[in-house]
Amino acid sequence: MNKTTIYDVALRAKVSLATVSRAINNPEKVKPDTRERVLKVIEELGYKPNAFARGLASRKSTTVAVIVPDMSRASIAEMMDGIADIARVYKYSMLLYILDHDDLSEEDVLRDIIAAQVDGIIYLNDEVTPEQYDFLLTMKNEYKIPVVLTNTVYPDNDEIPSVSIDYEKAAYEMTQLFIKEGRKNIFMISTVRKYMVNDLKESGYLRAIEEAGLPPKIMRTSGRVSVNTEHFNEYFKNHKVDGVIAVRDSIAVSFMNVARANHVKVPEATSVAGFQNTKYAILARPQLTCVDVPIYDIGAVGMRLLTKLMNQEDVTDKEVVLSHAIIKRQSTL
Amino acid sequence: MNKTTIYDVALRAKVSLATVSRAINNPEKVKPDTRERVLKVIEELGYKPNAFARGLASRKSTTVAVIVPDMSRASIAEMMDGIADIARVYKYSMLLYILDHDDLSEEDVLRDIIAAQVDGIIYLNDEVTPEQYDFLLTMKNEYKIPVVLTNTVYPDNDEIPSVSIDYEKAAYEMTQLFIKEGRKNIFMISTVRKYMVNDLKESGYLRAIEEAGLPPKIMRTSGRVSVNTEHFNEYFKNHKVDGVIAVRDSIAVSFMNVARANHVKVPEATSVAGFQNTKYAILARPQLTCVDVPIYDIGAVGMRLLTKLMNQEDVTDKEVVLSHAIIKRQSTL
DNA sequence: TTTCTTTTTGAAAACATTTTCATTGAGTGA
DNA sequence: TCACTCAATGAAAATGTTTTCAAAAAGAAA
Repeated sequence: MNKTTIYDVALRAKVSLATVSRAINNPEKVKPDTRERVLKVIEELGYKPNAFARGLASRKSTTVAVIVPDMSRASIAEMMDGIADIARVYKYSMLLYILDHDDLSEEDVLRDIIAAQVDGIIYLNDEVTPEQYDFLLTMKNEYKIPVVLTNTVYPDNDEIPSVSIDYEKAAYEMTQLFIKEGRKNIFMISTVRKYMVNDLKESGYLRAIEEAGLPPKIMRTSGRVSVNTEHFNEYFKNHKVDGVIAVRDSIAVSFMNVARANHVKVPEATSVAGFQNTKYAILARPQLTCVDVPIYDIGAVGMRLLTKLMNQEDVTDKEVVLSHAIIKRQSTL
Repeated sequence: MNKTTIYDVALRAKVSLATVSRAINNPEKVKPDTRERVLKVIEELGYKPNAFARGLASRKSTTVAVIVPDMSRASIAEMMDGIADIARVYKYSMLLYILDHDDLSEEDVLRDIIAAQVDGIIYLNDEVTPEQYDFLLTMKNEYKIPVVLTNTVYPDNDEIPSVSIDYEKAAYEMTQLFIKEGRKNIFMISTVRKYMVNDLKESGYLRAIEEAGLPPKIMRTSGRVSVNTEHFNEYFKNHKVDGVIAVRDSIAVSFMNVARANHVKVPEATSVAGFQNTKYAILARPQLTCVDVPIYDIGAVGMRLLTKLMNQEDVTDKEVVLSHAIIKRQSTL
């Protein structure tokens, strides 16, 4: 199809290219009735400016890069929904970059993103390595591309705005709940790999545990379900447990399965809780008590924040903290 | 940052723009040692062609549109991983379009995609409405943009290539498994909303049921977990059941939960199976028998197919069918 | 009316590439 | 050596916008 160009519109509306362009981008700079005429022709012809020409000339892309280190996490999809909904409102397109775990060729991705001339970057993850943070800082400072972090905060550095919940506090509250139940051997099951958010959960747990004068017990496991089962069986043979707070719902469910297999009753003998409030929590029996993370909102608010930054609006709040909730279900007393 | 342009490279390598361009895009058209020299300078300067200028001049974008009607489905993420991995290999970027359920303003998306000048379109879904198929046909025929469908086939029309598994056969086989177990009241739990793939699963189920001379029993439910439980309780109070094949793992797990609450033993009294082989299936107790759908591969193969189409290579197989497997676990005898 | 602003418009430059077409240079066969 | 072919290169056109700058038109003040 020979797509219509700005020339066609100009010709038909009997104005110059410049006027057509203005009618689209700076409507206030063109007399109302010419504008109307131009807009009508645009409508008639179904004209849509070529994104490349526009991007080249204006050095703006109305595109944001969404960087995802790993699609497989359940939370990512929902965050993406939040991002997409807001992006649509502000007419941004989303260019998706899925980082490669094996060889995360950051350098390459960086170049790609520069070449694509995105107007902003949104980084979806529950962890940021120092290298990745550096990478984002380069983007922000050297290339002047606004960046927003979602579902993480980078400790001791708020140069890059972030949207998240207070994971430390959430873990603290959950641990307190266990303590109030009278639990004495409360474990936190975290991941072997050090995720930033999991660090926060751990310190919230530790704070509550210390305040109560209980022994801290952190166990680290893989995220993989198949591996977990074995590991839990082995580990809890030699440990007294009456409470387990897992950093992810699926890990909590894995643990509950092992508990049942060993005839340990949940919640009578052991309380169990998770993080995120995913479908896993609802489908499990007993249903899982967990921290509800407003993951869609994190995406949406993050994207909204990014639009502000891209428009050079003042952003007072560099570290947005959304509120969480503790959802009590049958896996705790 | 003043990003380096092709001029900088040309200057430094003491050649013309044209040669630099050729060194990048048509290496065979430039003498080996000049090419090497140019490439070295490119490396030194960290030059990366501006995507807009390139797109404008070449009328190619090396970008594919990934159209997703709904991110929330677990399968989407994994398919996307498959797509991304192949896209990376062939150096394509992915522009993500998440369709809006409420007002799916197809017309708008269409224009956006045209304006973005993507080289190809990959449509991720387990259903395609006739309107959506029309839309894709317009893209293909009117705008000459190659399109690939993944995880669905459109019945009676293979104009648009697709990659999927044989859902009809999978359902047929699963139903046969139940019949061999001696089950007499085998239900298929499908969705209220008509999905193309679920239609296929239903007809596979019906074929097996009819062959065995058993009564067909299809129940339709919402996809939502919270609604399901209530619904199942109500429905199965009045129906004899000794087998349930659900169109999704999560629905199967929901059913198992209801069964347990009613002291119906799985698998002794009722066999249960699902589709997809997600984490839900593994985390459930008893673990769920299900059809394993190679969802990552579907994405990867789909993307590979798209690259072929974009390169105008001959594609003999317009309808790629990947093989599935039936994973037997503890929810069946 | 005349002059001075201000608004509205158009011509042309700029954006950074690819691609076409012409030119140069080197090799080949007579 | 001369004509001829073919590979390698460069100059310039083309891609479709936005933006700058200058000119024209319209309004306002005198």
